[in-house]
Amino acid sequence: MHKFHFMLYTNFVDELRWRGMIHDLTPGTEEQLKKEMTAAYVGIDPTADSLHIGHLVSIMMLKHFQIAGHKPIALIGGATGMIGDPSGKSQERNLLDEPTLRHNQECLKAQLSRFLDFETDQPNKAELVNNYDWMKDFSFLAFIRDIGKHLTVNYMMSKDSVKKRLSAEDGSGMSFTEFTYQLVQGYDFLHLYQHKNCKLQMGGSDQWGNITTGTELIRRKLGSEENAYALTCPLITKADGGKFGKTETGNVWLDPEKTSPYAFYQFWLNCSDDDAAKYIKIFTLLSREEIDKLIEEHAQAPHLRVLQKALANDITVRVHSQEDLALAEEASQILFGKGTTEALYKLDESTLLSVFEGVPRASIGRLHLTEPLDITEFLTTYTNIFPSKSDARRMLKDNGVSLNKMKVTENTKITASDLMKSKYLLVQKGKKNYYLVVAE
RNA sequence: GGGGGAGUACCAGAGCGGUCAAAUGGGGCAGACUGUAAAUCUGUUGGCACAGCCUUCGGAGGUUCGAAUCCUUCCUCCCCCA
Repeated sequence: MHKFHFMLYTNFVDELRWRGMIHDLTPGTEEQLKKEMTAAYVGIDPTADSLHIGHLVSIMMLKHFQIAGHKPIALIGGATGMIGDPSGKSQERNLLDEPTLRHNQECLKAQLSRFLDFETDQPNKAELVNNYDWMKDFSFLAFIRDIGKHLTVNYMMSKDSVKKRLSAEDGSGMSFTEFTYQLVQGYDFLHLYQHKNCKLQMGGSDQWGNITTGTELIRRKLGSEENAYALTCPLITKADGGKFGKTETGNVWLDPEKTSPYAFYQFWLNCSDDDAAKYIKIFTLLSREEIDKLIEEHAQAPHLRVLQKALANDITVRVHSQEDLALAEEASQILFGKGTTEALYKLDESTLLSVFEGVPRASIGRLHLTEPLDITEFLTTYTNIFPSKSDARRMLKDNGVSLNKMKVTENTKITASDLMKSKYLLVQKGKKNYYLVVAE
């Protein structure tokens, strides 16, 4: 169902470079990739049964890697995920039981298949591995003897992630477990190097220290003529300094059950101009020429937001489907377009339902509408659209609530005649938050 | 082991007997302007039966007409000396 092309880029690294996806790489990486088909891996924490868009950069790196004719490996960190990476802030990790781990692994693989080709009979077929498989039976004694022996504590302490924790103001310190993390991850690299001839590890820039522990371990254990490489991409940021990939409601997931295709589409559509120009290079496969052209078009008529649309379309189709995109676009058109109350009333029921598929639902007993119902009560007690009445009143006063695309005030009463198709009510909280209330 | 300091709303951080639902900044949300950008300006940011009332200033007690502010005790953190 997907078509993959295996034309070798003249240079994988150059491709990533113009896309702004390279933060750092070890010397010799480019030469290695030019020399022969190479295998590379990135690690993914199996903490949930879905990827979120924070994972997307690494996945796109693997995607470009496979397109360039190399072999991508996605490593599920079943073992490392239990330890907790001290790079960046880390909370306690939960130990996943094996059934959950396997379940998550399967779900992740299904999502990864939309990007990577696991089925081809080409030699650069993508692979999925789980470090739990080789770590679970590795005894502590064997590990410290065979692996721990090759790196000095001095070396491990020189890593930024460790130094930062040791000198932390709050004095929280660092457990031995966390300290060991880099060694365990380093061993993954060694293992893949030996068993899969995997010579490169890629990841976010925060992984540099962990990755080079791996390359160092390979050299120390296997000999100085053995060479493994590291390549990292910059941390994805937003122009306003906020954290990428988060919305008010949390992570943006690839799983349509967790983040509807509509919400997913909206996330990308809402990127600022600066971000859209950056993201389109990272998250789509559009060529340099196509992107340059879009950027120029966008500059000509910024209000049309061709960049955001191209970005949102491309990713929504890849992650979901052409049909999901069409519905998301239609819903967006109705909710944000010129169309107003009339357009809304004209929709037939099935269109209305499918269009608002991804819009949060609330329901209310039909009986409550036989008498005119106070708007504040309606927004809180009956539908939970607002967490408190004060909050609802506040926003009503601020002119921030609409019903079926019409502004309402604090004194508005709701009656059965406000229902579209005698059944639905479209509530708008602020500019971008919609709720479809169904009378039952 | 000895000595000192601190714990305040989402975060940072004032307040140190009443005028404190608690300054200020950041963040969040909303409004205006726009392009469902950015920047800017404005409003708002504990709850409710909302010109009033209730619950909040690490926990538990106490003093007082009245406590975030004073006392006792417990917990947690930080700093200095050994």
